[in-house]
Amino acid sequence: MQEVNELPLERQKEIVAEKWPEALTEEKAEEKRLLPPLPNAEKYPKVVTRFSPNPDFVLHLGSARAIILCYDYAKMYNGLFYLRFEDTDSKTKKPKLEFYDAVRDDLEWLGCDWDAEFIQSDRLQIYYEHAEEILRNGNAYVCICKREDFQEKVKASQSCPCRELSADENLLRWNRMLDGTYGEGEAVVRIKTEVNHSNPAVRDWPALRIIDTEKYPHPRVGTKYRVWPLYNFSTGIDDHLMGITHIIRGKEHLTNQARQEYMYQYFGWDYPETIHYGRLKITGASLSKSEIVKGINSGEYKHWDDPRLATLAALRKRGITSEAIHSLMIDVGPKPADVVLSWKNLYAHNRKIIDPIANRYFFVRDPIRLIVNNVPRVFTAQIPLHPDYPERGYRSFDVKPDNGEATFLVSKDDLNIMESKLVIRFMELFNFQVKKAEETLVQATFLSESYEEAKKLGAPLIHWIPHDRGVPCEVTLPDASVAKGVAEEACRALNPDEIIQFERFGFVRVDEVNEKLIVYFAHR
RNA sequence: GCUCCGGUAGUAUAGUCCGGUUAAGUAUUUCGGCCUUUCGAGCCGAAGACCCGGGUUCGAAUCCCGGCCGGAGCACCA
Repeated sequence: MQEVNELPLERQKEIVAEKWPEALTEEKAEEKRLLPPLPNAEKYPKVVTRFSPNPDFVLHLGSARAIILCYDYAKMYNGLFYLRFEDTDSKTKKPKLEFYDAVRDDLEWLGCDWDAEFIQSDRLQIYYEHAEEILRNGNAYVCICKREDFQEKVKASQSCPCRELSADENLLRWNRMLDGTYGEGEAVVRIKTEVNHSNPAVRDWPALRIIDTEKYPHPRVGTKYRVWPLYNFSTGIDDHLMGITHIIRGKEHLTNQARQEYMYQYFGWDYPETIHYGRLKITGASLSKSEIVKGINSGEYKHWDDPRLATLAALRKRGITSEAIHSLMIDVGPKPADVVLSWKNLYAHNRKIIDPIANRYFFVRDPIRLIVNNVPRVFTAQIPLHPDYPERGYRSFDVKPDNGEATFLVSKDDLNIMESKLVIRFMELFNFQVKKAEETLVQATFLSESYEEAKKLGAPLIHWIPHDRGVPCEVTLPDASVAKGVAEEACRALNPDEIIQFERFGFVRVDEVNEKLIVYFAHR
């Protein structure tokens, strides 16, 4: 070994090439990106993951990361994926009935079907039983200290008087929590840890507290319970009871693992495997629930599907497919480093998916009239719905000149082309020569029909529609502004949710088809 | 302030655990070219990165130490 290592690298390579040539043959299996293997997956008979949202708002791109990671890993190992609503705070993060279904809808849209569903507000008895057990065993206590007093003690690595209470006294206090002797904020169950744990945030963490449910009724169970578990208690118990083998969540939960491990030790349980992925951001859009809600309340955003937001509802409305989100998330993976996504990345994934399916149509934004004279005859243009799939059929346009004069609508965006280029071709129609280009009207003369000639002349190709046909169309852009114009007649046959491409404009999702066509812009 | 976690091209990611077949691979972006009756798609090509400084080693993106930068937690929220 020593001997070999002292040889120059070149010589080492030569020797390997002589003796074991197969070691040098490159294998190039160019496959799709896969998730890295799950830690210790083989340790468990069946991998079980869970997505556990608080139903207090709709899901967004950040939630999609948790969902897709959990779902895909479960599928990858032939395991189970659960949905668990964590609705244990009817006061500061109050769940709303409408969001339970909204979350389910989002999950279905993402194509992540869950094998079982749990709702924590149905499981209070379970938490109570475990609370009693842990109190009985002396591993927790009911603390009635003032919050500030407790925090001071903890900061100084000191224990509070309640910590020294006997199990019986704690059980007595526990019953007073349940029966209403203690009011909201007057008592809390704490799990014992080292009072001098290196991370002060871990020390004697709170497990259950009282909520005045007369004042803050729970949307599902109303005033039935007044003692409610905190995150680490309910989640910790559920993860074990439900047999979750792999917890995949954001790294903001890292210290929660340290906290929960105390409880697991007291109950004699093994803590599941964990993956804590980093923060996910996307440029220019907040993924913070509270900020989004604030924006909606202030009227900055009309609704949680405002195109400026990265909620799943907003992305869906814009024609971003769940497949695109899926492959983006696989691309990003589960690593702990923070990521700042760019919209262009999302668009690239989406474009790959929708380009083959989106049929093509003409949309003239900010239309201006263009009159061509000397048009020799009637023209009928047949333009394929998709250039790569002519078998899908055609849209046809009839151009009937009146006294040699035909009138079209073209986009104001193309005015600069008119001004600088004399010869222009209408796609799939004919070539003409611009005579006069003004803000409201362009005058032109028919030149020729052949595409070859347009090519030879280097004439730009622009899209068009006959002035007396078409459907008024509004395109909501990603910045929530609205582009107005006219879409070609064939668009009347479109259906909501179809994703199409307006040629030379971009991909859009059809939202409404009435007297007006309402669409949302996805990306170019 | 205390406690953690992280830093590979514009963006995302592979390689990092077990240092050497990789003078860092892939996707996207940008730019060129080809093709094309869309400024789309496709094809070809180019540009572009191991945070910094020490150390260990024949050899470090990979191991160790320090620094810098970024992020998270420090709620009777989840």
